[in-house]
Amino acid sequence: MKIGELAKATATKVETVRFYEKAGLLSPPARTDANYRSYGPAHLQRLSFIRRARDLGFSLDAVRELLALADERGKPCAAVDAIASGHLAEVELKIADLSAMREELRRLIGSCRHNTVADCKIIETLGPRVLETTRMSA
Amino acid sequence: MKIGELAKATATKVETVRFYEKAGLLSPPARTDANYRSYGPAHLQRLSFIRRARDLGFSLDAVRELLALADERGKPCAAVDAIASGHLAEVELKIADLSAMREELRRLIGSCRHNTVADCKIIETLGPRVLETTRMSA
DNA sequence: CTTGACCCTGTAGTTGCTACAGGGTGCATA
DNA sequence: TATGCACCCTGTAGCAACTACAGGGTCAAG
Repeated sequence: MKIGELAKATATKVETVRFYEKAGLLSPPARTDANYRSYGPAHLQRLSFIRRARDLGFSLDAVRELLALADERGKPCAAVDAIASGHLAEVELKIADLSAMREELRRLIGSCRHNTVADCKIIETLGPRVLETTRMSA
Repeated sequence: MKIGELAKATATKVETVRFYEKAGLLSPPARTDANYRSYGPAHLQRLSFIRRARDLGFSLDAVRELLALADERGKPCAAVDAIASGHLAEVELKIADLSAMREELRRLIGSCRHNTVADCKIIETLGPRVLETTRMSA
């Protein structure tokens, strides 16, 4: 199959497929006489693996490792588990950070009395103690 | 104050301060004879505003708008509210996305029976239907 | 035989910094 | 006085993970 077909089959942009190849995630396929990339089912499988992992938020580095591990069929999968668990921890951390932001933003927005900027609690909270000594000098 | 002092006072790196200047967030300060940047309290105020907004996850574009609005003291703060609410919506969306990822990852990791890669549910789930026709050629 | 959809390479843009390289300045100390 | 060190300057390149051209080539249909 040609790159456009592969891309469509995996909901990926053509440029992204080429990018994955250059990044070493997808092996360079055979070429036609016209120098077109020619993919087989293995590539489709590989690319859909990559996309799923990406959808789950794994970094390209992590995907590279997962792909390498996936090829070592006989080995124990502890390393796979470690990568996934590490990623889960990162995701949980990010959720915690974002949740804190969310609460702070809600507080901020809730305090807005819809008057002028001069007494807007949002602006006030962002730029707290206004030192009266100076205005922004140019 | 010199750039290093300003940076320390706002827990910012010196390079980041210069970056904000180039990005139009922080107005270029006066210079000393030696061409060193010389900041006043207004800059300190401005930079701490920027840092707080960034900590809350506002994009640089949003910060630019907030800064512009903060200077229009007499105007209604509806626009401020709109930016903050829009950002809150984005944060909530991101949390939802990450929560979905988290659940999927937990499911994945929970299904791992700690055997070999060959029957690892994590790998299996990532690369689902293995088409037996081909192995990754090259 | 030309139009349009596809393919190719290579490079530059995005966001928000961070990290040099290759220089100058200012102050304390030996 | 020299000299070392911390700080400052500019400008550019790098990170992730793509995305979007520019400037070409190929192929099948009408």
